[in-house]
Amino acid sequence: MTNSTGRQRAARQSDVAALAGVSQSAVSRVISGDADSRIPEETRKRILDAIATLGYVPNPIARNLRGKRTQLLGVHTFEALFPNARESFYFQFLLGIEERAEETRHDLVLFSSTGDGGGARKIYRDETNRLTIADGSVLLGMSPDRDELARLWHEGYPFVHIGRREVLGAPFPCIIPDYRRAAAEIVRRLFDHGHRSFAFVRESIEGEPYEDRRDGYRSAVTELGIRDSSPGFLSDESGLSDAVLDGFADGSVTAAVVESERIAETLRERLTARGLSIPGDVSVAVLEDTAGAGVRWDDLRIPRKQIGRIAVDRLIEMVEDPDAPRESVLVACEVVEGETIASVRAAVRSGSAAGPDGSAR
Amino acid sequence: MTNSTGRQRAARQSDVAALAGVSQSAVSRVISGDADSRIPEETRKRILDAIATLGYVPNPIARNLRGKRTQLLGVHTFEALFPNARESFYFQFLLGIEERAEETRHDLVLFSSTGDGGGARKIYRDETNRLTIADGSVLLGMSPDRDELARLWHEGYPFVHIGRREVLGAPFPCIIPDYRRAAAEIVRRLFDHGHRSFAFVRESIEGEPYEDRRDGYRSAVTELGIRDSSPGFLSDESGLSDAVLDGFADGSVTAAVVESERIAETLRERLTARGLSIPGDVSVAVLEDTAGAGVRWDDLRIPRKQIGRIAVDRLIEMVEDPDAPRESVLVACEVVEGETIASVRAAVRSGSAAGPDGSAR
DNA sequence: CCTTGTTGCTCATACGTAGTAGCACCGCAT
DNA sequence: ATGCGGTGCTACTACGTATGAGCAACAAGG
Repeated sequence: MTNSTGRQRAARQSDVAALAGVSQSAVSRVISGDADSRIPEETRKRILDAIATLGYVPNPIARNLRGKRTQLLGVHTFEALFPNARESFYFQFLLGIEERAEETRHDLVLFSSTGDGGGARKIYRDETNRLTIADGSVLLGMSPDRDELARLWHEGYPFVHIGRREVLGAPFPCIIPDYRRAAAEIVRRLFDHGHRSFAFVRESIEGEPYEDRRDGYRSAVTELGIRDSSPGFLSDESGLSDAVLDGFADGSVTAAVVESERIAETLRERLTARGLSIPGDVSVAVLEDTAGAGVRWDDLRIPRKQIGRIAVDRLIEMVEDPDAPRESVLVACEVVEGETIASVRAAVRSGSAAGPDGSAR
Repeated sequence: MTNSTGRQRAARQSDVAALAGVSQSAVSRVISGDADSRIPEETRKRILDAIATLGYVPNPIARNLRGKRTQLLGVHTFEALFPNARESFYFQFLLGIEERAEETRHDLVLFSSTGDGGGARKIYRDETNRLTIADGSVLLGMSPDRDELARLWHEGYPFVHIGRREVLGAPFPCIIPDYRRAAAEIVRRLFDHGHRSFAFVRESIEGEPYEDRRDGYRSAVTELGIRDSSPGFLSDESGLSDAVLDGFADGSVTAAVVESERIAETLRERLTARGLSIPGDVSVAVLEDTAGAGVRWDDLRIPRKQIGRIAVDRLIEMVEDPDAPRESVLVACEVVEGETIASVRAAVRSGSAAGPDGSAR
């Protein structure tokens, strides 16, 4: 009964049954509140008493084995939470996921066992897929191995992916920050400030989220008839070439749309080195949510918490109805005003460059 | 085979067995690598082939039911992660826990299902203890209901508690930041700066962590023969009475040891209102790790990540050996130098108060 | 008295795995 | 021929639960 000598067997339904003088099935029926199993109030009471005196607690594992749901939702991050540079990157998603999980009476499983101790995590390890513990899972982060995703989908396991990720033949649903629209909106904002000649400064990384940003930028630029002078746009380099900087210096390019805070910082340094200022000479917008420690960039906000919540909701739908449609969800990113976009006229006024106004060639 | 119409039954050992032309037991033996079960290489190979073609993955749930460990470690926070004022409070612990879990090949279960949607979480809900899913659990946070802890311990469930928590008749192990020693060390530091008359400003909250701080302070003060002039020390008020402030103003008290950053900030405002400065007139040390946004307080660092790691290690020990000793662990807190402690002489020199030097009555 | 229906349960089985016990067979020594 | 030990498996059961099928008892209706 006590803890004195380690752990003793927990009470099970058959123990309860014995004490109450009924069969195990009767106990099960009372517990799972089976409506159409006529157990009279008196017996029912006896069973509940027995449960109380034995301190019986149902075993969720056994329950699940019998085909019921575990009420566990998995969270698989392809990298460990901890070594991530921006501490809050995963955490913000996790908060939303946790919040919604609590509301829907689910517990979360953080899959960490498949890590190599250093960071990278796999779904399949030793031919074992631990995700099956959970009724379904939210996948998160940069998955290096798309075959794993394909396989998981192929097995019919319910999962959603945070962030767009396309895998041929595995049309799993993704919860996607709408970078396309946000990028377009930012271009529009710059346009409204009079800018007509842009440079796009890209990261060296590839991947769907970046494609979306680039797509959004490209189509907005085209639609507005804007002159884009990105030399590195289609190349693999990080794009901060001298040619681009020359464009800023001679005033032929007045606005920069950059993919990351990191690059934005680099850009700022290089501009400063040439005696140019932001937004005095060049307006800059960043296509990710910046940490905001130094410069207050004009940027966008990825609604991580909300995305986490949506992911849980979509996942639960999939778990409950395996035949439900599995469409991806786009989530709007708010474009946030900072201090790095100014109108072209102001730029010309306060600028030290000798260039013509924004519409010049 | 495909995902086209929802989920189909996953392959199990009996399927593999049928395909390989052996019995289910044989498959189990090959999988669990049972050494003393003579399965010749040829059969073994056939089974492995069948596993590969069927894409069989072992079911951890069933495995557990059979008495094996789940390799799941629970994390139970008595409040939700998210609404906590200091976002990183739980998160830092979680990082350590995750780190160590990954290294020891465990997955984590975040118990959120027992919440009321608003924050407070219970261990037992509807007479069900979900913790049993995990092999053992790390408990974390302010547990309002000690009976739950007693019951959990009574059932023999393996768990550790982060932070000291004493429950009569349930001597479970705790991982404890050594506030006693840190508090004593801070008193010593002030002593070394020439301070001889102290005030202790306490929080209105009760609980073991605060008792430890008060104990440490009290014993250090006694041991060093220091004059303590805390009027509110034993009272329930937050202790920032006018009497204390008078003591600072007339120079009869030169140092304050306060329990929280919140109170430290209040103290600073009140001192400023009386024309006193920190550390010019009063030296202040804080007995928790401050956020560091404004003032750089002399304070202490709670090694949260390390505590998380230790918790996991202790827990695993308990899981593996139910009869192992269950002692608590003290973890040293580093005392960190800030900008709010100065030596008494300097205080007198730059101070505007008319009081005598620190040893005066 | 026989049918029909209802109440209050119990029986048996399945879920997927691990492990204990043991069976059939073979080779070899006695 | 008989015993013995080893090889290569299989049979069976337990883990704790949920559930379809069904059975005994009784009541009501004919």
